[in-house]
Amino acid sequence: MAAPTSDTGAIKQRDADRTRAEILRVATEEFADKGYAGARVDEIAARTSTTKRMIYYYFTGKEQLYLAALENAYAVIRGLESQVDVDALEPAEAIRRLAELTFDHHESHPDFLRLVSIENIHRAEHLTKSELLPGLAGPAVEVLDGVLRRGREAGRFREDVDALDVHMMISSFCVFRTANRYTFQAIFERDLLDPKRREHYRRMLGDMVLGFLSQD
Amino acid sequence: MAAPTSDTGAIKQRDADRTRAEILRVATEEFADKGYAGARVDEIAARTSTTKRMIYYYFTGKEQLYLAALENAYAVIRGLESQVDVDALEPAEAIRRLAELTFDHHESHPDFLRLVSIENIHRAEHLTKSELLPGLAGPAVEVLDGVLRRGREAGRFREDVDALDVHMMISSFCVFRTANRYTFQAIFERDLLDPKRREHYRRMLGDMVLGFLSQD
DNA sequence: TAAGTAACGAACTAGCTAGTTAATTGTAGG
DNA sequence: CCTACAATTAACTAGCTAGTTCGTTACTTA
Repeated sequence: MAAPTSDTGAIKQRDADRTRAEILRVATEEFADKGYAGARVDEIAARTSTTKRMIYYYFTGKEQLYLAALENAYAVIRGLESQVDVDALEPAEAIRRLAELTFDHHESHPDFLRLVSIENIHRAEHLTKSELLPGLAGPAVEVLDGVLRRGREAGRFREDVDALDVHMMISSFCVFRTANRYTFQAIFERDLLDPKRREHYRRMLGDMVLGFLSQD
Repeated sequence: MAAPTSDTGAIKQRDADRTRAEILRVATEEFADKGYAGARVDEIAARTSTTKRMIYYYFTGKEQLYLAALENAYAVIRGLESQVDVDALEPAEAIRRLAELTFDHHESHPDFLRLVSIENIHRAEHLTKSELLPGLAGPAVEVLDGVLRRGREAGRFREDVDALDVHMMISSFCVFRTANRYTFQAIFERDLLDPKRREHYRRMLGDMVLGFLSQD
């Protein structure tokens, strides 16, 4: 059952999981870097300790490999998101916490964001085929929904928006900051990811969402 | 001087400007649709009433053609933006007007947004080479800057943000809504561009920016 | 220990793709 | 009219790229 992962030293061991994982890791980088059409299967193979044949052995084709990389990236993010507990916080603080969590995630996972951008260029045609898509909406929205309800019941949040609206608002800010950083910097000569400005934008995001929610 | 644009009917006339413009139009669609690497010079040529050789005749190469399309798209948007006059409005109303203008522009120019996304995937390497880049920051920021100053002087806007911050905030929302529409819809089953929700989001954007600015 | 199977590697191929060559035609100025 | 040049066309090519073929090597199990 258990794969013989432990290596005996210099001798090349066989390890399916390891090979598969390595291909996936390199593929994620390559696709995130060059886009689907720009990525080269040969290049992915070259940056791997294995060969191109293995890519087809484990993933059957470029498109399936791309989808696997995309799904894997979503799985990683989702894994992080599911470890949230904001029930102890009062609504406003909970919202700020959730926003900052998104802020941090996006900043520390640029490859994920790049893959999402790329997938949007393709009008989500691959993601739509994914089998893990249904579970993707995930906890983020449910948690947010609970907090919003509490806030509304306490008479502190406006009534005319739902969890998806707020999620969209938070994502917008975080996604733009990292995904559109390059053209923004080229045009306005400001690096949105400059560490010196990080706290400024993090607070700005929270203020923005709460300023909006507590209106009316 | 004047090109013989008027056509005599069925006979094929020569017209450099027209040919160039047609290539650029089709190229913009193709690049926006498939990305830089995914776009095919042969395909662009095929969808034109001219031939591939003409693409090289007028644009010298795929990369220069892409840059021309990108620059042209920016020029169009900038042309629209420069026709703004919000000096007559009070600060809050002016901000809302500017936000709605961006909202409308982005919604009605999806190709532009797609090109921007694509250019960000490429880390703005082409845009950086562009000669019209310096003039691109343009009026949008200056106008915004004036409004913010007026608002601050009237004691109605917070002091700790500048025009670029607010511009970023507005762009975030508008860009996300159109550029990330596909993955958002795939995951959450909500079409951010559904006409039924248009007014909701348009008002939401204004409320968000003003709610933020009038805090503190 | 023999046989079967999973994991691996190198070389190959058919089709595509950006870019080119070279010849042709319309048009303006003399 | 006719000459020079701008605009246009069709066919070609060198190099690339996803996907394959076929054979080899380690590991498992009966």
